[in-house]
Amino acid sequence: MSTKATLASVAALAGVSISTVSKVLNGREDVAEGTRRRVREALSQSGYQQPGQRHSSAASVLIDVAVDSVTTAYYAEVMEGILECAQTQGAEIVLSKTGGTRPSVAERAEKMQASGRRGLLLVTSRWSPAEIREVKRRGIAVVVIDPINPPGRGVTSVGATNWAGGKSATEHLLGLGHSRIAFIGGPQSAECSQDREHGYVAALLERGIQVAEDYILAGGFDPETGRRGLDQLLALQTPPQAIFAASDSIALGVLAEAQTRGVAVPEELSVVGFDGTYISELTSPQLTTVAQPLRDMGCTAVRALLREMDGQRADSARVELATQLLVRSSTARAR
Amino acid sequence: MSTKATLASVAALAGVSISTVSKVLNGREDVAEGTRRRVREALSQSGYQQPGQRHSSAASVLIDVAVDSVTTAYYAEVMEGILECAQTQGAEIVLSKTGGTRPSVAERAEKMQASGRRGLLLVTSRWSPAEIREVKRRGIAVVVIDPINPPGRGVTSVGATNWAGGKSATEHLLGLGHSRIAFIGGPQSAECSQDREHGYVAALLERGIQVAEDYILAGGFDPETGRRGLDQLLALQTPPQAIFAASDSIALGVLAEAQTRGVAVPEELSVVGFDGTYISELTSPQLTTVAQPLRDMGCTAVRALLREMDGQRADSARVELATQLLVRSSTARAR
DNA sequence: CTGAAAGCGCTTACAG
DNA sequence: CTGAAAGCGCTTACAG
Repeated sequence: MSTKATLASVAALAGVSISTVSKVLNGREDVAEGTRRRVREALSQSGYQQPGQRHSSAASVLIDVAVDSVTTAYYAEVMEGILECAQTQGAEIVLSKTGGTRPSVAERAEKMQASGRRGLLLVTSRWSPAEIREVKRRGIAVVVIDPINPPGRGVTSVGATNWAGGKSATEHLLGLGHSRIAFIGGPQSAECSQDREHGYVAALLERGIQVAEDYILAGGFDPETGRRGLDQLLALQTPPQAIFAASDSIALGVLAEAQTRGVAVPEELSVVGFDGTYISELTSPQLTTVAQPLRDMGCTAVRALLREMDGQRADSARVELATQLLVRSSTARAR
Repeated sequence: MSTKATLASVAALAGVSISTVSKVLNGREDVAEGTRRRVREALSQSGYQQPGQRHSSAASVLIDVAVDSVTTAYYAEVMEGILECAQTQGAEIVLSKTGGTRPSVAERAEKMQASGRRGLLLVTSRWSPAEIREVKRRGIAVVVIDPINPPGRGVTSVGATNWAGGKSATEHLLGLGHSRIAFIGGPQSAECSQDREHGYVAALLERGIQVAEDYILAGGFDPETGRRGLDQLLALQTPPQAIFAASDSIALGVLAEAQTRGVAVPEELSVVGFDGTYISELTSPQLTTVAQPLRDMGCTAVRALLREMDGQRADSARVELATQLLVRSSTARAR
């Protein structure tokens, strides 16, 4: 843009009067739908900035981040990446928690618009594709980290190589001589959990090992799921020698329950987690786990979002960062 | 104010022309010092809002929150309280991490001013009283949660009854028949850790128990401090029967080290933590701990800050919320 | 549903 | 250093 967009220039571009553009900006009702659309287009094409919202040079870009929780290691580490990267890029973070009585999508979008915020980062949010589309329609850029549901067409998402991670965890256990390996997953609807499970199944099949239905459990990404999972597995006629848990939290529950029941880890039971959060280092024994590059994921998402806010098309709709198996003390050779 | 302040009303109040007021607002040089002062006064007296910064009704107040870390349970739970309460009050949170290469106080204050943000919540920050004063001088309201250093005159702070908490933890151990009780503290400079230690000493003295110098250790609020602390204590000629750790994180390290060394908790060693974060429920055995009302602290701080931003004087410079002893499985009767 | 016109709040080049 | 005046960008009551 050679010159700054004004109501007048936008009006000319849209072929309407200044008044009409003003009405659209102020959300007046008395504008025909088609006209409104043309004006909206002209506004974004010309890069029009609401007067109250032009940033004085010292102010920084604000990015909204919506997380499901702040009290879990997973979110905390992603958040750390987001904060670090945002600072480098001169952006600041407006944090909010989804879930519970979260405000409606419309309300949130309105607040963002009113403050001139134009970027939203969802961390494993349960927002539906329809809701995300609604936000995008208002000119807000959206990037999703580790989506629980596929976020819908045209929405950039950042995640990890869940399938490969699940496969490598299982191969590690196979390599230690275990053949009776169980899987305790997160929510059945969560795509990332499904991917880890598929990786697990793939590794077993490659070795020609039959997949046992009752070795595959699901629940949530929490310790309780791990506790109950181990109970259930130990009650089987032939309990597993090893467990691959779809998150560190689940693995934590498995370890706790094992200790309660006097099952020695790793001597009698090998356990692998997923995530590589700091929690996996605090357990005893320390947890063998598939580390996700959580900080990098946060950082990558921030960069992608800033690019989109800049009007550039995303490089790619889906970015997957590599996971890495960290072998520690919760896994051992089969006896 | 019956009616909204405009340049015209401010000019009338200051007895100058509209042009002059405009110049002052825009930082022009060509205004006499005395005039400038009169105008400034009229501006603040009339509560004039720069056009770019008046919040349209849909936009919410933004509160800056600076935390030392996001990856510890303590901060996460305080944060949860902050977010919840802010949402109720119609405020939103701009999150940033202090520590590392944090931007200078001046830079931060400038950014806040440029975006019209006028409230800052510090969570256990290491900001010096001088730095806090500098921010306040720019018209930004400040509230500190659990200050590491006393935050200086006139700065509201929110904390917990650390002394009483330390005392009750120690009394619990005394009540179980232990007399050889050690204390593993956080940073020696941290006031909250000192207070907990003083509560511990007070409980011992009340029972006429001599305080042993080598039973009192310090370090940081982290597991490593707990690990090393237990090592050190077990190396003593008469090791303690019980340990009061100044945080759950420290206690976690004690538990881990005890397991490594084959010391049974609580049979051979009782352990009490401090904080009551979710981590204290995930250990095995579950941790007896002094719970701080972390969510409430966050919430109280938000309310106090919003009051100050509203121009009301704070109710009190220091708010202390009650701690509560949670007896779980890491403590047992002396044998 | 649309836009011409009046008007508000602010900025600025310029005369004094 | 000050302010009258021109002018810009926006909003809005109202005529069509």
